[in-house]
Amino acid sequence: MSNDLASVEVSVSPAEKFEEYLRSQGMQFTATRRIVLEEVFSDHEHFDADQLVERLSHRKDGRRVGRATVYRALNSMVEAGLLRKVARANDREVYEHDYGYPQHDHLICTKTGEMIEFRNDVIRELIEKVAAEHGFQVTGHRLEVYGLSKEAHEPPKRRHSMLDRI
Amino acid sequence: MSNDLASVEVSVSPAEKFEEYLRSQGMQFTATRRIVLEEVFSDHEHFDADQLVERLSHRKDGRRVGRATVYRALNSMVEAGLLRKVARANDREVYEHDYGYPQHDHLICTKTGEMIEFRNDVIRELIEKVAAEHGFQVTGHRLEVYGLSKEAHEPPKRRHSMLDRI
DNA sequence: CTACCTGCAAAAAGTTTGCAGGACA
DNA sequence: TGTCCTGCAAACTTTTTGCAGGTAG
Repeated sequence: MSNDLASVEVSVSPAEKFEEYLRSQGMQFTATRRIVLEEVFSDHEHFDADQLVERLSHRKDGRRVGRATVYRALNSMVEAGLLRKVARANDREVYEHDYGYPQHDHLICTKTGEMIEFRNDVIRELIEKVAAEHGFQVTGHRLEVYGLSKEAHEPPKRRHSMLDRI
Repeated sequence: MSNDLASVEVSVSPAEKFEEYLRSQGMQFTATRRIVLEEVFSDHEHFDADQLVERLSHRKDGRRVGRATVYRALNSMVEAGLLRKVARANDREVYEHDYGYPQHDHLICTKTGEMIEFRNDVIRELIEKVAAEHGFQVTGHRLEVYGLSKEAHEPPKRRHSMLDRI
């Protein structure tokens, strides 16, 4: 009774949820951690640790955060249920929002690196069903579909290409 | 007409397929590479680079292979279509046979690390369908279902022996 | 004042690469 | 003989950790 339409219980903001988690761990919701949180939730794009470090390292204002701190904050946010590691690209873990955002999977273009989100409840149900058949208790999953996005395999226009339509 | 029951065209042995690939790349099917290949195909278990290096590094007979060579061979075997990277465990890439072996996915126990293989064609078809809806051309996928295996979440019962009869 | 944080630099861990000597054709 | 291979060690990459000084309560 809680597996479908995960876009629920968003009555609490990411900041509140993070604070709650940190408190529960005897940690503090410091100004620095708030900066990282805000940067992370400033948009819905996928990102990796390095990109975030980049965005938070050299800034004029006092909002710069060191590499180690960013990594530590990311790990905390994953544990807090705010983020989830969604895939791996260029040998880096890719993160995305996992709070107040419906679960979904990805089509990953092996040529452009583009990641297309999709959601399919039947696949989700089948995963549960298969797991159940094995007495396996599911806590999550990661489905990465590799291939070529429309832009990547559909020749930029004319140029006829070998592959055109089926 | 070639997506189902991938247990086909196994008319060529892994060795032959590897040799063919290497030749096509201007590379040689050396004795060392054969040793790696044989070790890899000596059983159907999942393995990571380190385990293979371990098995091939200190041996009495002349069949020892260095770490760098093992890594290079693994990469070649993946490119040759003999192996595929199947998941990631303990920060290591996990490999499995991808030749003459049907495609499948995995239930991964987050407590014991156990990996249970399963195969579900409906999920497979749905992935194709979803991809098609996005104009995405699938070349492969990776589905890792995380959770607790039967052994991990079902208390060991009394002390009867884990495994007794089914 | 004590406990927790932060940034830096160093350390880990997995994988790749440069190189000198060896093997294959 | 010339090219490809191999093993070693060094290099690289991403992520983690030790530590000294700083901050929150």
